[in-house]
Formats: sequence, C-alpha cells, structure tokens
Amino acid sequence: MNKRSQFFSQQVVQWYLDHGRHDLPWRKKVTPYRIWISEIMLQQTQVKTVVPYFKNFIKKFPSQKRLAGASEDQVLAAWSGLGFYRRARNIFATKEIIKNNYGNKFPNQFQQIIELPGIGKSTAGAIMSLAYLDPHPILDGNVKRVISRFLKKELDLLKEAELWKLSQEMLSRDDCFSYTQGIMDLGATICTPSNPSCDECPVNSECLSAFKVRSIKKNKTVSAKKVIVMNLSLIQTEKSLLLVKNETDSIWRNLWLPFDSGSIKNYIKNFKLTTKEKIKHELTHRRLEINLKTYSSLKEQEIETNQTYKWIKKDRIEEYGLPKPISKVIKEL
DNA sequence: CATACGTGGCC
DNA sequence: TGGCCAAGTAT
Repeated sequence: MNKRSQFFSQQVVQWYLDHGRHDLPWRKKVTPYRIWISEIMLQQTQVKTVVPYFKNFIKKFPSQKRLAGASEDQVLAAWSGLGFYRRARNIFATKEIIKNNYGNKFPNQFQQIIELPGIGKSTAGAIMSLAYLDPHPILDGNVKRVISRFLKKELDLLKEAELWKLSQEMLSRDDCFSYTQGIMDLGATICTPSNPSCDECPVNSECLSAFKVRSIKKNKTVSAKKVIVMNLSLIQTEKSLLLVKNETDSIWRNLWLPFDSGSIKNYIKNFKLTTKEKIKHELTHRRLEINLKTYSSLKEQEIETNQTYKWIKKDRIEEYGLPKPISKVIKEL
C-alpha cells in the first residue's frame, strides 16, 4: 500500500506540474482569501461555470478587507445565477467572523477554519493544503472516483471514513499544493465519470481499473420530483420593479422575488395586467412551475405588508440577488 | 443517514 | 427527454 500510494502521489504531482490547468484565476495569484472564495464557489459546481463568477467577485471584493464592509445583499448580488445561495450567505457570515475575531485576516489553523460556516472537512483541508501548504486530505467527487478506481474498490461499498483514510494515505507530503490541485484536475479532465481517457492517465500503469473502467455506481432509488407551484406577480413602473425579499426558510432564501400573487391581490386592481406566462424551472430535487403575471403601474405604490419589499430602479437591479429564472424574465422585459 | 440546496451540461 | 453529475455542507 505504501509503495502504491507513493507512486500515485508522485505521479499526480508531476502530471500537475506538466499538464495541470495553471491558468485558472485562483491559481495564478494565491492568497487564503482567494482560495477560500474559489473553494466555496467550486462546491458542487464545475470549473467552467465558476471562472466568470470568481473573476467578477474578486473584481468587486479584491481582498478580505474589501469584502469586510459588504452587505449580505451585495454578496448575494455577486452570487446571482451561480446557485446554492446558502454558500453566499455563509461567505457573508464568515467574513463577519473574520472581521470581528481575526482582524480581517483569514485564520490559518484547521480547527479555526472548519468552524467557519460553509466550510466542512474537505474545504478546510483544501484551504490548508493550497493556501498554507500544510498537507491535509480532501474528499470530493474527484478524489473518491480517482482513488477508488486506482485501487479498484467499489465506490458504493466504501464508507466515508475509509475514503478519508485512503485520501490521507495518498496525499503527498512533499508538494500538497500540486498534489491537491492535480488530483482534482485529473478527476475533472482524465479520470472522468464516463469515458475516462485512461491512455493519458499518469497512473495508468498501476491502476487496477485501467482499460476496464465501468460505472461503479449502483442504481439509487430516485424518488419522483415534487412539483412546486409558485404564483408570482411582477409589478413594474417605467423605471422600477416591485420585488420582495424571500425570507422563507426554503429555496432562494434572502433573494429578491416578485410578490406572491395572493399576498398582493388587494392591490392588483391598481395595476394593468400586461403578460401571463408559465415558467418551468428544473432543479435536482424539484420541478418548479412559476405562474408569472406581469403588471404595469403608473406610480410606486406603497404596499401594506410585514414583508421586506422595495421598488428597485431597473438600472440598479444588478445590486440585488435574484434567482436565475427571475433575472431572465426581468432581462426580457 | 437521507434530504435540501441551484444551475448547466452531457448523453 | 429525463436522469445523472459537478472542487460539499448543514440539518
């Protein structure tokens, strides 16, 4: 085992140095702050999707100090369209902790880092290895797949604790930065879930699955998607939009949405109905159907409600966090 | 331990 | 087309 893991880590490091994606923006300039933001963005999200969001976020908030004064709305606005918005709320919460407890300097101890909201064992490990060059294992989809294939283990039979142990054993102590980046690049570009490019793989000669890779996923029982129906009314004047902050503890929490049609029905007579449409939006576990009515109003009418609402100037809409289907509709107005 | 949480891409 | 998957975490 020792020899195999040594071979594996050495090969991965060398492959990263020769063939890794060194041009990714969070690799060109490395700081704990940039590693943190990139690692959060990359949770369950592909590199290609993250790159433009990372560049935009860093442009708006170049450093820990420059993020310190941001509002949660501003952070959510920078996250608009990226999904899993809890990550953005956790970035806001974490930067508040770093401002109050760490003098706006990202902590450098594993135990401190893992206690920050939105940072679990794998992200904390990645930050330690990448930002502080202190070897800590990670365990994401890439590592699970690459290592279990290399050792020809049935992924579904491996328990989480065993996978962590394997990840720890394989980890290069000499160059944890290149190793950690390398195993993720390897999983994303060579040892892909389907149709892996085994002939380009640096550990091919010792891989127990090489040339006979097959899906090692068992069929999971998938329950039918629940359909969630939302009835929303988008009210606009010539220059502004009436939006309400979604403070329910569910999807799109703290993002801005059109009013629920029911909660604004007493005012509808003041507005002129312009369009009706049904928007279908597929999520992993849900199927959303948004019945959207669009109304025009002559003035920015005050609404009696205990919800947080705002008439938002159309030219300042980018300062607010909006879910994808809503920002799409607004762009097309 | 199963489920919620977004969105885009692939086959 | 619909299901699966992607640098996971929180509950």
